[in-house]
Amino acid sequence: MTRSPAPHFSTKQRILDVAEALFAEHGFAGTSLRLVTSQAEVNLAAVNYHFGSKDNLITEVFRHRMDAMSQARLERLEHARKVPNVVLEEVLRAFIEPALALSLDRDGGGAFVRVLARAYAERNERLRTFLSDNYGHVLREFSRTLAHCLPALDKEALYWRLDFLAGALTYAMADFGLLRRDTHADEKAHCERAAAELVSFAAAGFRAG
Amino acid sequence: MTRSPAPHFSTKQRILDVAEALFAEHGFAGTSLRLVTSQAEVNLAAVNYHFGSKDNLITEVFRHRMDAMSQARLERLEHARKVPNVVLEEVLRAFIEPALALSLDRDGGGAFVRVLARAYAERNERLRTFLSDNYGHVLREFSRTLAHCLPALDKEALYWRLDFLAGALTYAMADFGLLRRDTHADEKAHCERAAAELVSFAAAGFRAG
DNA sequence: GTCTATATAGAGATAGAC
DNA sequence: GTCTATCTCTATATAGAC
Repeated sequence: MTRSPAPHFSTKQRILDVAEALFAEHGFAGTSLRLVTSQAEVNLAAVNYHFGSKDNLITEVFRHRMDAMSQARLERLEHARKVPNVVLEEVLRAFIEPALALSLDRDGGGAFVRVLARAYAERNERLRTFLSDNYGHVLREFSRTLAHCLPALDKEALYWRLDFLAGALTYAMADFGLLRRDTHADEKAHCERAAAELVSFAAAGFRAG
Repeated sequence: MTRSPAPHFSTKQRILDVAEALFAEHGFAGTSLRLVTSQAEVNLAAVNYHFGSKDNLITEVFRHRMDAMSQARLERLEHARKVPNVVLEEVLRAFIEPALALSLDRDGGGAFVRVLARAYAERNERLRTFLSDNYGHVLREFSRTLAHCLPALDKEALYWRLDFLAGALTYAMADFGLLRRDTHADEKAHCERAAAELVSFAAAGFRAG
C-alpha cells in the first residue's frame, strides 16, 4: 500500500483559494494572474490550463461558494416554512445566517463575503448574468415566502425592502463600517451579534406600516 | 468686447467628469488613464500634469462630490434638530435625501453614487483614510443625534443600525438589485420612491425593541 | 498648458518542450 | 499536467519640443 500523495491541495484548488483571497483584497481587475500564481506557488500557465481565462476563474470562484450558500439558504427556508404560521424572523434568519456562517468558515469563507460585495459594486454584466441565471431563483423563493408572511405589503415595497436587506447584509458582513467601534471582540461573537441585530432591524423594517 | 472662450469646460474639469463616469462603470483599477483622456478628448499627459497621478485623480473625484453631499447632510441635520422633539424620520431624511439628490443630478451625480459604492468595496486603505479623515465627522454627528432620538438604544446597537442604513442606502442608490422590477418608471420617481421606502424601513428598524 | 514620443513595466494568453 | 519562453497588448509616468 503506497503513501497518499503529498499533503497539499491540487494545483487547481490552490489557485481557487488564493484567487478568492486576492479578489477580496484587490478586486478582480486589481488582481493579476501573476500575483495569483506566484502566491499559490504554481506556474503562470496553470491558470489558463485549468480555467481557460481569467474570467472563467472569477466565475469558478463564485460557483464554489454560491452553490453551498444558496443550498443552505433554501434548506433553512424550507424548514422555516414548515410551521403553520410562518414566522418572519425565521425567514430572515434563513437568509442571513448562511452568509454569517460563511464569514466564520475557518478557510477563506470570510474573503468570499467581500468578493461578493465587490461583485455587486463591479456591475460586471457577465457576472451579473451568471449570478442571476444561477442563483436568482433563491431570491425569488424568499420573495415569495416573505409575500406570504406579509400579505398587506404591496409587491413593489417588498422588493425594495429585500434590496435594503441585501445591502445591509452585504455591508455588515463585509465589515465596511466607517465608524470605528469601541470593542473588537472575537470574530465569532462579532458576527453573531451582527446577525441578531440585522434580524431584528430588518424584521421591524419589513413590518413597517 | 470679445467673445467668451469656446463653450466647453476646462481640460481639468473634463477629466474629472469623465473619470467619475468611468470609475463608476469600470472601477478604479479597471479604468485606465488612456480611456479617460481619450473619452475626455484631452491628451494623455494632461492627467499627470493636472493631478500628478492616478491616485490623486481618484481622490479629487471624491473631494468634489463629498464636500457638497456632506455639507447638504449637515445642513439638513441642523434643520432637523431645530424642533424641540427631534423626529427620527427627519434625521433619516437628512442622511438619505442628499444622496438621492446626487443621483438625480443632471450631470454625473448618479455615477458618483456608484463610485462611492465601489469605494466601500475596494477597502483601499488610502481612500478609507481619506474618507474617514475628511468626512468621518458627518457620521459622528448623525450618530450623536440618533442617540438623542433613541435614548433607550444602546450605543453598540446604534452603530450596527447606522451601518445597516449606510449599506441599504448605498445599495439602493447604486441600484444593485438583482431582482428585476416590473416597472421601469422614470429616474426621478424611482429614486423618490426608494428614498421614501428606505426612510420608513429604517425608521422602523431603528425603533425596533 | 498642451503636445509627441518614449521609457519602463506589467498585463493576459499561448506554443511547444518535457 | 506542468514547465519555459515569448507574443502582443496595455498600463503609468515622464522628458522635452512647442
